[in-house]
Amino acid sequence: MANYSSIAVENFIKAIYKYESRDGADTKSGTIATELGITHAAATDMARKLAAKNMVDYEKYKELKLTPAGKKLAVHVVRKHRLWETFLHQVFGLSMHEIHKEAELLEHATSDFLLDKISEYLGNPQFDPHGDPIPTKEGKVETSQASLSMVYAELNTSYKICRLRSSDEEFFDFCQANDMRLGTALTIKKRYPKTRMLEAELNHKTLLIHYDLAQAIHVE
Amino acid sequence: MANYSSIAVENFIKAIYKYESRDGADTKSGTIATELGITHAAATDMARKLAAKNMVDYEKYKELKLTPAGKKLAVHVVRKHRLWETFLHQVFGLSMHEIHKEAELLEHATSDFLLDKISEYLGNPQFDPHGDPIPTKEGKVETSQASLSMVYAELNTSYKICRLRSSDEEFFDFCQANDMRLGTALTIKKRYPKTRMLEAELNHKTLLIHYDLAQAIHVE
DNA sequence: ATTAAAATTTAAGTATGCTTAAATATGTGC
DNA sequence: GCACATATTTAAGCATACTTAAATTTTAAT
Ligand SMILES: [Mn+2]
Ligand SMILES: [Mn+2]
Ligand SMILES: [Mn+2]
Ligand SMILES: [Mn+2]
Repeated sequence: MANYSSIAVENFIKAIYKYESRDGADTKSGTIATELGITHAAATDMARKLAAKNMVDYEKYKELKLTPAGKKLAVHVVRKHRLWETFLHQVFGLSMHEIHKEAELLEHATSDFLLDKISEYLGNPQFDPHGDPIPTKEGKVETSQASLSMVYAELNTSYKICRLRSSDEEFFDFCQANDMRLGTALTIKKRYPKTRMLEAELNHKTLLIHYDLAQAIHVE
Repeated sequence: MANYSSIAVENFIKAIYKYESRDGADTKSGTIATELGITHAAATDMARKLAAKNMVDYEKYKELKLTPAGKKLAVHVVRKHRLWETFLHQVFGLSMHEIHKEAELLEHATSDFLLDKISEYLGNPQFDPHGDPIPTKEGKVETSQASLSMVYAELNTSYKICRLRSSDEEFFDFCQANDMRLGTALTIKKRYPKTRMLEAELNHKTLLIHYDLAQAIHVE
């Protein structure tokens, strides 16, 4: 009972981790509830249970914070998730929008033993197909990457795409149609804040991209 | 709610299927309980729930029987199980005793979409590494195989090993040490019923094999 | 500083999948 | 056919992970 975590717990901890390691960093129970598609009441409930298990620091009405034990679990599940995404993409040729959903299930059904085999088979990759770092077996996560969403990038500066953070089919349709991949060079030419659009130049073309979509495109 | 089955339900249905398709064919609730490592009370409980869902025919004190819907689910989960075993063995080189435990988890975390990819990748194999038939996508299972446990094989008749039905490490150690694989020829020379041993000749050697171990070795 | 809106927690209840203990039915030996 | 051992079911209860509805706190607007 001490060592095993349920699927619900793994997903909950992972959701906190996701929002903790973000610019906005909003880890209120409501955010987590929305992320997981459960009610606020259920999220509060789980937060208290995980606080009792020393996985989460919880004070009423405050943001949820992972304890070292919680963070360790989160990173471990993220490692499983990203290794599966890499595997599904490389070995079965699943497309970028398909891998996330499958990895979301497989991450909870993978022993540490099997995880090692997957990692070895892939040559211990450091990044998943989205460009996100794969935590090491020891739990280290590449944080040096000074990536930022292209929404916040400087004008008239040459960048390269380093992450495509989405699991939406339409998003990747758009990327493919415009030859936007990891490594593709681009420059932001102009911003239209009212309509929330950016004018970007890439592959000798000019594109108008809405902030909502640009959000998922990280550059460095 | 109609279409999704929990892990507990999938394992329960699969356990009934396993014992239904056996010589002894004992599918009393106690047998299933022991197979799954739960109490008899829990098994009875589940049997009644599944009867309400039309997956199992259940009459008090009688054997559990799968309905067509139950059998369909069982075969589908078995397909997932055996494809994963095949995949783990062929792609990651997991040994015979390791594949079962991993497949037992992965079978519940695999979409039909992913299952197709796995099957395709392997060239739609018909048998898993144990020699058990892999049900087709349409739910057909190769039943023609006139295999029987070597315990019941005739004396002085040449057979070939067609199944090695175990997930025990020692069992496969023994098999490997004596070059017993799928396809290996053997002849039963003598039976010692009191000590429950068989004398078998294979690979120009004579072996004394206990019934308990021989049970898992099927020949044809 | 009030007050209304929004977010969060509490309370009560449900479904699932288990447990232990007691009651009941089945089956075997004689 | 009876009695006892064995198997199965019933009953009561528990943990997990949710729900809806009501109460409470925070926050943001005026
Ligand atoms: Mn993902
Ligand atoms: Mn998940
Ligand atoms: Mn198996
Ligand atoms: Mn299983």
